[in-house]
Order: sequence, then C-alpha cells, then structure tokens
Amino acid sequence: MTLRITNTLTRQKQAFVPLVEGQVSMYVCGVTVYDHCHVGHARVYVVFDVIARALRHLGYAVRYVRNFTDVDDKIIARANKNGESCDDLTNRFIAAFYEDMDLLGCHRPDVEPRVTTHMVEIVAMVQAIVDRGHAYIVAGEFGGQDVYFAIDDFAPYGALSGRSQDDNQAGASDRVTRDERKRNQADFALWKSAKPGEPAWDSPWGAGRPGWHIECSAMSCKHLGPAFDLHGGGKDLIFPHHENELAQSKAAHDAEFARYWLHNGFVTIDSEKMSKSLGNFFTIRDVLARFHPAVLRYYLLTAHYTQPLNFSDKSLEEASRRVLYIAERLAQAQAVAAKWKGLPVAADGLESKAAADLTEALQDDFNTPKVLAVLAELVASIGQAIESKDDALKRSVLIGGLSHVQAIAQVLGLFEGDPAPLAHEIVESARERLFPADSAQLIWVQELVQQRIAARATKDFAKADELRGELLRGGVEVRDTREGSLWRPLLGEV
RNA sequence: GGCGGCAUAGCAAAGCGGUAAUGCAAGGGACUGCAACUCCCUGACCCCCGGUUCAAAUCCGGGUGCCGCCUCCA
Repeated sequence: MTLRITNTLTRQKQAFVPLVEGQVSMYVCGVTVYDHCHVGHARVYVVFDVIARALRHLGYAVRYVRNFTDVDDKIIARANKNGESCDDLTNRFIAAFYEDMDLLGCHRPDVEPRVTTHMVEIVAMVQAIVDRGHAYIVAGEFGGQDVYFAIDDFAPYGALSGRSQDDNQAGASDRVTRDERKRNQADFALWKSAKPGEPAWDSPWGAGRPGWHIECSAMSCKHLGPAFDLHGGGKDLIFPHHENELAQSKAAHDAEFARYWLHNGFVTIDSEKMSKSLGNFFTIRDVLARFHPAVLRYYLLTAHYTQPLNFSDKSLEEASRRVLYIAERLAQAQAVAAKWKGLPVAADGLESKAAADLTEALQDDFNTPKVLAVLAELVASIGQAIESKDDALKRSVLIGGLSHVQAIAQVLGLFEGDPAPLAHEIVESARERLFPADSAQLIWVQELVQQRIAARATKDFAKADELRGELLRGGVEVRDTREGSLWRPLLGEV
C-alpha cells in the first residue's frame, strides 16, 4: 500500500507521488501576526506537524516551510491602535506564537520566512507577472501605482475552488464595493501603493507593499522552487487565498506549483465555525489555562483532519481522562518493566501488528483517529499484561508494547517523554486550578478527608461512605490505597 | 443565487463494494469493609426513497437536515 492523500485540486483521495523520490517539499500558510492564536490555528499547526512527522516516519526526507505574514492591513491597524510599531507588534506575537507551539509540542518547520524579509523576491514575482501580461498597473490612491492580477487573462482561474468568476459575482456583488479601476471586480492586488504613514518598500511602481496573496507565492518559490509537493492550510483559505496564489504562481513561471493541496476542516463551536469575526473563539492560552497542552493536542487529533471538529468542555474533559489513563498505564508499565531493563526481547506479534497498523493508518490520508485506535489497542494489551500472572508474556508484551508506543508517540507528538510526570502534571494542574493552596475549597477537602480517615480508623464505615459521597458531590474522588486515602479532583463532569 | 462538504450506537469518531475500528458514557462481573483505580463481559445493520451489483454504510439519482466558501478569516 502507498500513501494516499485527499487533494483539494482533484477532490479525490489519490496516491501520493513526490516530485523527487523519497523527498517531500511542503508549504503551509502561517499566521498573520497581530493577535494571539485561537484553537482553530492550533488545529492547523498541530495537524501539519503530525503530517510532517508522519511523512518522516514513512521514510521521506521532508522540507517543511511555514511563513509569518508580518505585513498586512490588520497589523497596521492594530499597531496604530496600540501606538506601537508594526515591528514591535509582530515580534511580540511571533514570540507568543512560538510559546503556544512549543507547549503544544509542534516541531519548528525547517524554514520560517517572513514577508518583510522577502520583498526582493515579491517584487520580482510581481514584475514577472506584469511582464508576462497577466497583470496591469493603475494609479494608486495616494500617488504611486497599484498592480492588479487580471483573472480574465488566466484561463485556469477557479480550478482549485471549483467555481467560475460568474458564480462568484452573483453573491459578491452586493457586498463588495466596486472599484472602477479594476478590469474585473474579482481582480486582486499584487502590489498596493503606500498610504501615508504605512510601512512601505520601494518598487518599480513606487513605494508600496505586497497584496495579500503574493507573499506565499514568492516565499514558497524561493524556499521550495516553482513546483513542490504539498501545500496546506485551513479550508477557509481555498478561496480566495490559495486560488489566487495558484493563479499568480503559474502566471509568473508556468511551473506546476503545488501538486497536492491539503485543507483541514474547521474547529467549530455548537457546529459553527470558530472565528474572530463571529467572536466565538478561545485562544490557545485560554484553553491551556484549564487543560494540559497534551490534552488539547490529543483532542485536536481525535477527528480526521479534513473533518470539522466540535469544541466543547465535554470533549476536552473526555480527552483529559483519556490522556491521563494512557499516561498512568504507560508509567505503570515502565515501572513494572524496569526490572527487565537491558534484557532483549524478541519482537512479538503484537508489536509487528501495531507497526503495520500504524503505517497503514498514516498512509490512509494521515488518519489520526485510526492511529489513536491503534494506540488504544496497544495500551489495552499493556494494561492486560500488567495484570497478567504469566511472567514471560508480561515481559514480552510490556517491553515490546512500550517500544512500539514510542513509535506512535513520535508521530503523534504525544506521550513522547516520560509518562509519569505527564500523569502527575495533569492531576496536579487540575488540583491547583480547582483547589488552590490556602483556598477554602482545599481546606474543605482536607478537612473531610481527615474526618474520613478517622472514621475508617474506627471502622465507622457508614460515616466514611457518607463523607466520600459528600466529597464526590464536591468534585473530589477518594481512593483508599496502600499509601493511605488519596484524593484528586474529578476530571470534568461524568 | 452559485459552488462544496457532512449525516454511522446515548455522545464522539473511523470506514472508500464483501455482512460495522476505537474512545467516553451506561449495564453486569472480578477486586474492595463499601468504593475508586484496574481487569473481564455486554452495544449499532449505518438520515429517507429509488437504482446499479451476486454483494452497498460504502457507487448513482432524488429528497430532508446541518455546516462551510463566494468579504478578512486556519
């Protein structure tokens, strides 16, 4: 079996054949850095992080490029509003972006170009498009000149999004102000002349800045060449961003541009798209204040990347319980397996089946729910083995299973490290959040737990059970173990 | 108005022509003073109607419902 990928261009899942055997070049549209990222952004970058990891697992040498858009209307507006420079603003949010991505366990792409450092390439590409007759120049509003891409001169326009210009006109005409300078209202800016006070760069058309789409065309070309394998982003970029990128790039150099277009589905809330404009979004920081980063990452991988993913406390709570369960099982398995440390174990059927299942799941359009199912079966086998009285079986399943969990972990970017601290962090972060030190809630819990310990000591089980019931209603579960009566917060409503 | 996607057990989610992965929840059992944790067992014929096929959740046609894009948006 070979790798199959859903290609937006063909609307089909098709066999992946890279331009150069064994290598994959991949470009993913990065963020416009004027604000914190929300969960929708998190999904894109986690998904493509896993895709890059998966490709590497499958043996490809991957070159992953992801840009920062640091010149844009929204950036200028926000910087003006804040009374700071665009550079200060963008640098701040790039730093914040890295903090979020690091917490979520996303590897850095191989190249992370910024628009502001690629003006030479951008101007050159605009010039090439003009020279080849696919763009025209009009007078700008404040002097200088604007350059527009002429979609009527480019026959394949609409191929990616599957719509004709006529289709678009019907809906767009009532919402978009007419610009009489444009030949076709759907023509889009390649270069915009500077308005007073805006950041601007020199060009053959006077001082100005790039239009929205050209940066990705120029930067992908510079770092991956005029033709490359994978181009990714959220579904909302299909039109107009990617459609326009495709048109510009092909108009500039005739090369194939991206061969496979991958688009991830939206994160939704109550089935509606999470977006800035609707205001129904949570930033990554909002979520990480309540849930462990591994929980958010796990949750983001529970649905196939092309499908919508509905965001809710319930889903995150379920993911919490699951991640905790897996981490605890793995930690326990490691503790049990430690005594066999260094002893070799023959690969068993379980391990090789899991390896084959992992590969198959990844080759099936990076099917992370399937990978999670493989992991679940593996962890279940490990859980059974821990209980097993058969020492030989136990040893082979635990050691073999743990080593294969690592292979899966490296692809998912989950459970890569030591599982014991992860389990501890999940419980402790919930404890700190719900029962902070010196809080009335904490004192309440400690008081009841002490009373219960006392009740049990005198074998007053009726009283002990009553206290446990009370704690449970207060969101606390108590477990009587060899180490005594331990308590921890319930991870979400059950 | 145009274009596109989705509809699978209580919930979430795989499946891409050969009689439905996985997770959560729920029920039963083992364990436990009782519980919790853990382990074992239990669940759906796939929105509706037609069609193609020896065979369809999976393909085709028609409905219904939800969502997205066509304006900045991951």
